Amino acid sequence: MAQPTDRPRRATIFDVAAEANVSRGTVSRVLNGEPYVSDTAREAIELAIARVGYVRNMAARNLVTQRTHAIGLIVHEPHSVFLEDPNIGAILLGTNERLSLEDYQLVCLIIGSDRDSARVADYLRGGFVDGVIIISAREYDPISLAIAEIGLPAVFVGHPLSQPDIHYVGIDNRSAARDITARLLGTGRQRVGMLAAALDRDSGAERLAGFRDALGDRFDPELVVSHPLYSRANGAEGMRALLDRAPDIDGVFAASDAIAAGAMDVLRERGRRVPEDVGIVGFDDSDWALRCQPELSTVRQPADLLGMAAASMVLDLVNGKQPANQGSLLPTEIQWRGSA
Amino acid sequence: MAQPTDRPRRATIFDVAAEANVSRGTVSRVLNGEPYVSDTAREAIELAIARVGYVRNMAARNLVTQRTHAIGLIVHEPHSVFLEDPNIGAILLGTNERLSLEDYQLVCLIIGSDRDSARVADYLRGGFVDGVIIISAREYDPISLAIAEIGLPAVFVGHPLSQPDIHYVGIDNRSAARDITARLLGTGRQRVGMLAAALDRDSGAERLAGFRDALGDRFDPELVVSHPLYSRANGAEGMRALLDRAPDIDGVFAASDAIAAGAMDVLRERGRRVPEDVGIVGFDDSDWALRCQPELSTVRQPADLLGMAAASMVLDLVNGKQPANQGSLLPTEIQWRGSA
DNA sequence: GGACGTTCTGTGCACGTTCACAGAAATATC
DNA sequence: GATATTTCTGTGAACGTGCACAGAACGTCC
Repeated sequence: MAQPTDRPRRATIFDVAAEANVSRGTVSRVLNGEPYVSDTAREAIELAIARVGYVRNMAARNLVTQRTHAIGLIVHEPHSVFLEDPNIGAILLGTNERLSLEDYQLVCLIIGSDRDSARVADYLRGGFVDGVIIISAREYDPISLAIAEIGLPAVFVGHPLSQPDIHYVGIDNRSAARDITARLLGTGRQRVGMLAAALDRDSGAERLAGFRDALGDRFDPELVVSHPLYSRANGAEGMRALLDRAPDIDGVFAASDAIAAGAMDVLRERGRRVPEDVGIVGFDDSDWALRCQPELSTVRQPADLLGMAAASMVLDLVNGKQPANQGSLLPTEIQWRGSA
Repeated sequence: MAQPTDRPRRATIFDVAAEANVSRGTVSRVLNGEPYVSDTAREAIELAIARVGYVRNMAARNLVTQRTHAIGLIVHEPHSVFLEDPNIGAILLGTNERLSLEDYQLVCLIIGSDRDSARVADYLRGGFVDGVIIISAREYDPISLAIAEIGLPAVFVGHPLSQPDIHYVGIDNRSAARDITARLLGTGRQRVGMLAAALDRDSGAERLAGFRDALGDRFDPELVVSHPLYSRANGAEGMRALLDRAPDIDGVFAASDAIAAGAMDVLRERGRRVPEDVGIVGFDDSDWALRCQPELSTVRQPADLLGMAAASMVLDLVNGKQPANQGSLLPTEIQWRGSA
């Protein structure tokens, strides 16, 4: 029955000072590892701290230092993101690991509704965190606007379109898409289409651009189908459309592994063999890729490194250091498997 | 270049009071929606707030109220959990949704290492949250011990064994196991076995008990194989053992979907058709279920509802209300698909 | 022995709120 | 019109810390 009310009063810095027969100031100094405190005093204080079971009251500390040693990580649109995107977990872990090195606490905030958005904005305004990292936000999102207005140090993972002055980390979707498409073409495919998605987002638009780069003159807009979401169902639907438009299609670049999985379902259903009749490549290297039959060739994002890079950048900003550059794009890696 | 240092001094409650020609106290009252403030004063204050762009300083508020209106959600062992368990995302969203209704902020904390564990414990001690929800912790975890020591209101999702005095939410593994076994029997199976797992955990033991309940007199201990872990490999091994002991087996209840997947591998290998020769059902409704061929009949956990229930419970605790009961078990739902 | 630097310690103030209390103003009651 | 009651407002005192400053203790050097 640990109700808030019957918890005993917590020991304060005063209690420690009294126990150790010194003043608050001296206690504060050993707490913060400052010089100029005698060995005898330090020992007495450390003993006293242990004896009275003292822990710092962070609210009080934050009030005066204006720092919390916490970084917020905002996960936007979690319904589509959390349950489908396998990279997000890895980004989270990477961020956590990097912040951990500097003893910063990662606090993850979820925005699923407008109400959440407003509340999170209040939370950020409230000074609970020193900086934020934002995953999968868009530029016109209320939360992005709020962050700008608050003036909180912020780093976007996968930067939104048309905001050149924000800090970000991401991958070079365009050249990754170009590279894997080129490799697919290298297997001798003649009619190659794309199952695009989320063209209103940076990632989606760039992947399409990269596909186009690789095809050059051979690019045929008829062979591009697009959906708003990176889902298996959309992949299936898109693949049906592609087959209807171009029965002779022999190569597909899917904008995500989930889409590729849906496409492969349809190909099997229609009796096309992979990779003999149709070669297919995906994007993300999620666990879909290994569970497909045959295993999917795809682009691996260094999601954990992305998280770490974002963390490093936000730490720089928080400490007043301007990061080396505005944004950083991390290299991707092609995982070539049996599907093409 | 929004560096911390050049941000202008934030407006305080004093500024608002001066602007509106009233006192701090009155401003505080309208801020907190308290009665006994005149309409004229209220209007003047609201205007002033907007004019000076005032937002409350939460650190200061927390210092005096000893409340933060935030609830921590601790995700433990994220490497295994985040990337594999699809239920966790749903629990998170459910929790967030419920807390949102009461204007509580959910902050998610990740523990991936001992260092994280200690830092999170400090964070909790620091009073940044009013209560915690813990996912997938065990009773001897350092963080569980720390929480107990701090005396913070806490709710476990999926409660650990042998701690009768903690609050928890979970599912009724026993009756869910009974129900799905009964349904499997309903398809006319004569010789039904179980691939059990993790009998040292609450969930594992209860699933076996439910299986036994459903079989009644027909229960044959020879037809139960058990392993310590819910893994695909264990499922395969167990299925081999079952087939050796009882070649005429025609039904299997697997304690998890991963186990069922392993079992189906072996059945295919041995030339038994599913569901014609052997019917099989699983537990969890993870994404294994939909990727099996045929799709797996399984027990769906109401993960979002679990999150909501945990949130409700922790809110009760935080507000000093003793929840109706120590724990609550939520009903599950059978997803009936092609495997039985 | 006095002046001086170094190391150490104690004290007042500020951070921005909420809360309890006292008192003023307005309204109701006799 | 005096008194009781309700509604409204202002003020002082916390909450627990960090920081700047003043000063004490101690040793060093002329």
